[in-house]
Amino acid sequence: MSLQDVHNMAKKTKEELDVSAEEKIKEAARKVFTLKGYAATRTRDIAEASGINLALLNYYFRSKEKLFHVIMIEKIQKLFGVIIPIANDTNLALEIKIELIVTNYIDLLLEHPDLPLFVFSEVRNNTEQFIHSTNADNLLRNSSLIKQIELKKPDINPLHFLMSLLGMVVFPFIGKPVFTAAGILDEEIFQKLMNERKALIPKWIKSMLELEL
Amino acid sequence: MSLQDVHNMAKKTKEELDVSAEEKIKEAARKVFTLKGYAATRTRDIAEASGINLALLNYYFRSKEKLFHVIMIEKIQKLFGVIIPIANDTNLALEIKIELIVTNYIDLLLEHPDLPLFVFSEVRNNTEQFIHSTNADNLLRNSSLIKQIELKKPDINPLHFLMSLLGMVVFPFIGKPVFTAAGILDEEIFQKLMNERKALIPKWIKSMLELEL
DNA sequence: TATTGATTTAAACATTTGATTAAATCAATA
DNA sequence: TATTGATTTAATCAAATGTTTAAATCAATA
Repeated sequence: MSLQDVHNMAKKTKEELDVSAEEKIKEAARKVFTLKGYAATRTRDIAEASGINLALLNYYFRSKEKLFHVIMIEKIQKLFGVIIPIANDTNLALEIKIELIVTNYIDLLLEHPDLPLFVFSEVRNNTEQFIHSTNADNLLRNSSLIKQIELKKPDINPLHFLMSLLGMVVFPFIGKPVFTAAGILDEEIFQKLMNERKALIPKWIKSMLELEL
Repeated sequence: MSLQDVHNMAKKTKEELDVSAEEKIKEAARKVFTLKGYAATRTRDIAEASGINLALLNYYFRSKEKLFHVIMIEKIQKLFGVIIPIANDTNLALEIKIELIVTNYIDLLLEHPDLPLFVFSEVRNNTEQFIHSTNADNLLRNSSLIKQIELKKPDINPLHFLMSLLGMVVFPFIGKPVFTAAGILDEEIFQKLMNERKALIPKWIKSMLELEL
């Protein structure tokens, strides 16, 4: 039985109506970790941002690393959660899947613009720790989506299309800080572009799948 | 006159044949910063990796932050240096430019696979510091490349095509650690795919530019 | 050889930071 | 009201880390 369980058992007190202390800490941790990355985040930052003191943070989560791990797993699942259920749905036509994935992904990322850059760079810095924590391996490799693409274009590795789709959807969010800093983009244009891309990318991907090379 | 200048003036001694101490430090800094990011890098790591002692590192570069800044400017210029000269060449046809950018970029990134993730995430963590240090603003916005795209497809914002091209080229390198950790990719497949993409992406982009929506 | 500047060695400094502790306080409840 | 568990307060610890210092050593040169 974990410390959290102990607390949850007794959590019938004042904060049952509003958010529990544990959740306040997690919410602050999501914010600060995502903003600054693991190494640059101080537990004191999180405590301050959550409005809860440092002692309790360590009491609930034992260590900065354990708290980070909890948040990371959430974030990884959020990042893959959009694509996997759709990719594995055997009742949807390829064209519909592409549209769904693109639209849902862009909507998710418009709400959480720094999700991809956070996950990609933190996983890179600690690869071993998160191996297979995505559950994306077989769920993607043997997905119905991959099979549908293979059927349509047997001569090209289907990963090409997956990477292109994800690249066109996700890359703008990753490059945004740089492009913004470089003066190429501003927030207003960015929003407009990403909404346009919900319609453009599926058309582009479909045409790539039709293309005879 | 900076400290570096003082040293360079007197640098007619033993290390004129092999690499100077300053360069050894920078080389180690490139490696360690790129691998672990700014916050997770300790100056002691860099000193150790360079085979040169900590005191001299601070003597040459004054501080971790100043050393980092030197490296970052290099990296940013490397990342944009491939695309800007080609984009601004007024003697090249659009089709040729697309092929050149894709091929050169993939070759660069095969040599420096973690360049994009490093630059994007560090710029994000310290946006203010690197604003306009790319010199990419007008060089990209008013580039001949952008004008050529506008001419070909006046109804769509040319940034769409730039983002798609960069996304298809760069994203695989950013996602690689995650896909590898998830078991979707391995190094061998990755290399093969990226070499195939040198031919595929230009064809795809051209077909996107032809497409009537 | 004597000098000069580059580099090393070893130590120390101040600060930051993750983590812990013990006592006090607060809120709910039996 | 007395009890119980959640939370705060305030202080402290130990380790890590950026930076500095002074003296010693080394390599080239005049």
